[in-house]
Amino acid sequence: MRLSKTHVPTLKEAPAEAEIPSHILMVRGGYLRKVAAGVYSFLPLGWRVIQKISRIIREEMTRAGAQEVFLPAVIPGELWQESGRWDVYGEQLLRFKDRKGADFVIGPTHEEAIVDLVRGDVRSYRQLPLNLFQIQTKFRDELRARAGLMRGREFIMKDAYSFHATDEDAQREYQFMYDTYTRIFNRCGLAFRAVEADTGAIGGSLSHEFQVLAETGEDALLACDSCGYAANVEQAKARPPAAAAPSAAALEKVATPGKRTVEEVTAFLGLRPENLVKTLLHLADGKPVAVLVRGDHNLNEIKLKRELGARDLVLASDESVEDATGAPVGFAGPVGLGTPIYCDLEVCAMPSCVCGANVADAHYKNVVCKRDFQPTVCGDFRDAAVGDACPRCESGHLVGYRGIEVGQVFFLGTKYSVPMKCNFLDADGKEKPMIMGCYGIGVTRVAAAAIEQNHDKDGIVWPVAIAPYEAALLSLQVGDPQVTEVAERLYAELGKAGIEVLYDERDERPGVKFKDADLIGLPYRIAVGKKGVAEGVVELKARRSPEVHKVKIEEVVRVVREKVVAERAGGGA
RNA sequence: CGGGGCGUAGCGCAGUUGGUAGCGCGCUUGCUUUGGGAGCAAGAUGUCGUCGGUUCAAAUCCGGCCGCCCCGACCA
Repeated sequence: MRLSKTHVPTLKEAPAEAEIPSHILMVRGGYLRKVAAGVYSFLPLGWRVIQKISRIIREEMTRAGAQEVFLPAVIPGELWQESGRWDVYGEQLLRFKDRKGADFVIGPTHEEAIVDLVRGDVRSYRQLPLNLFQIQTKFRDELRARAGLMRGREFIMKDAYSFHATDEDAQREYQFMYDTYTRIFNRCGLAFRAVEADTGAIGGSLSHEFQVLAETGEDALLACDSCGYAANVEQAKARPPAAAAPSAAALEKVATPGKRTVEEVTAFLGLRPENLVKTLLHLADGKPVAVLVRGDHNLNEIKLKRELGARDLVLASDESVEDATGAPVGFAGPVGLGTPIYCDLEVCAMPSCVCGANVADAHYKNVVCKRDFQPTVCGDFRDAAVGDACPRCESGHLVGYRGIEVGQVFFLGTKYSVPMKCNFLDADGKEKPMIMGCYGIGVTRVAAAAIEQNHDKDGIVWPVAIAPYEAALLSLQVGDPQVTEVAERLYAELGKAGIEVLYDERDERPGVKFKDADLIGLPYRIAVGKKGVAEGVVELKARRSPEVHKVKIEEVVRVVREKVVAERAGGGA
C-alpha cells in the first residue's frame, strides 16, 4: 500500500486525555480515534491489526474443531431474566426497549444467546459435543471506562461456548481450549502467562486467565519461582501456616489512646504489623460480620464473599462499626464480639496477638484464638503476597508480576444449562443438562496489550504476526529519479514476494518519514536514499533493534522475506 | 457512586482588574531547502461545552445541565 493513498493521520502530540502508552501511540500513529468515552473508531491501520489478530484466532479455533457462528449483538431481555442475570448483572448491562416496549440488552457476553440457540436444536447426545464461537462487538457500560482500548465500553471479543454430554468430555475440552489459547497468544508474538483465576460474574468452577506480562498491567499476579503454580492475586493461595503453640500469657488490656491504625498501634506498643490482628467489620447482605487478618496482610474480599455466600459485601460504615462493637472505629476486636467472626488461617496460627478491645482507646495483648474468642470459621481470607510459600510445591516462594488479561477460559458445568433447560437425551434415555464451558479473548485488548508490551520512546514495536504491515519502504528523495526507480522496483518485488509493505512515497523530508515509521512501528524498515543507491545498497533496519544494515538492492527482498517469514508464526526476533 | 481536575481553532495550550480571542504544531499557496518531525513570506480556520442569570458589556462573575480525564469503589 502506498502511504499517500491510505488514511494514516499521525499526530505530533496526543490528546491530553490519553495516558497509557498503547492509547497514546494508537492515537498518534493514526490507528484509533475516540467517539465517546470507551467507544472508538478504528482507522485503516488499526483495523488491519484487529483483522490480523482475528485471523489467528479464527484459524486456531477452527483447527481445534470449533465452528464460527454470528449471534446478534441485541438480545431479548427475557433470556437474561431466564438465566437470572437480568437482576444480578447491574448497571454494566446496557438495557433498552424497542418501540413495543419489550426489553432488550446489548450483549456484554453471550451465554444466554448461545444456550437459547443450542437448546432449540440439540436434543440428543449424538449431536454433541459442540463448540461454537463468534467474533463480536460487545458492550459493557463500565462504571469507569479508561485507558483507551484496554478498558473500553464497546470492544471486540471472541467468545466460544462448548457443550458436552459428560463431565469428562467437558474437562478434556477445557484443557484443549487452554492449549489452543496458548497457541494463539504464542502466534501473536506475546509474552504471556496462564494463571488460575476467579470465575466472577460468569460463574463456574474452574478458570484460567491468560495474562500478557507488562508493567502497566491492571492485574497483580503471583507465580511460584520453583514449580508451575501461577494465579491472579484475587485467587492466589499461600501455603497454610504451621500452627504455633498458643501462648500461655494471660489476656491483658492496654491503653492505646487515640491509636487506631496498624501503624499507630504498632509504633505505640513497639510491635511489628505481623503481631497485630486487624478486625474488619463488613456488612454481608446487610448483616454485620467481622473478619480477622494479620496486620501486614490484605483482606481478600472475593475469598470472603465466596465463604459467606453473600451477594453483596461492603466494608461497614463508621456508624455500623460503632453499633456492632460499641467502640469507635480503630478499636474493634474479636474478644466479646457479638457478630460472626471469620478468622484468617494466619491469625489462627499465631501464638497470640494484639487486637482492639471494643472500647475506645484500648487494645488487648496476648489474645489467643479459640481461648479468648471463638471464630465462626477459620479459612483463607487474605491476599497471598510476594515471598509467601508456594501452596503447590515444597520449596518455592511466590514472586509478583503485572499482567493484562487478554483471555479467560471457564469450566461452567451446568450453571446456565440447568436454569435455561439446555438438556439432551442420553444413550440411556434420560434427560440431562449439557456440561458447558466458555472461552473468551478480548481481541481489541490484545492489540492494546501488544503495544503495552512492545513499544519504546519513539513508538510502537509490533510483532510481525499482528503488525498492520510487515515492512515499511521509505523513499527518502522522491525527487531523485534513481531513488524513485529503485523504490518503485522494490515495492513491486516485495509485493510479489508476498510481503505486506507500506510504501512511503510522500513528498516529505526524510526526517518526517523516519519519525512516522518509528511511530507506526512496522517490524522492518527499508530506506532508499540517494547515497545508498549510488553504491547499489539500501538500508535495512529492524524496529526492535538499533542496528542499520546496508544491503545490496538485489538482495534486500530475499533478506526481508526470510526474516518476515521466520517471524510470522510468532515469537518475535 | 465518592473524591479531584478539565472543557477556548484539527492537536497541545495562553487569555491579567469583565471591554467581543491569541500562541505553537498542523492545514492552504509560493519560493528556498532535502538523511531524524526545515526556513521565509502570505493565508484559512472558533456556537470560547451548553442553557440561563448579573452587567452598558461575559471566554472571564453566578447558577443549572452536558461531556471528558484522573484516583477510589466495581469488573469475563
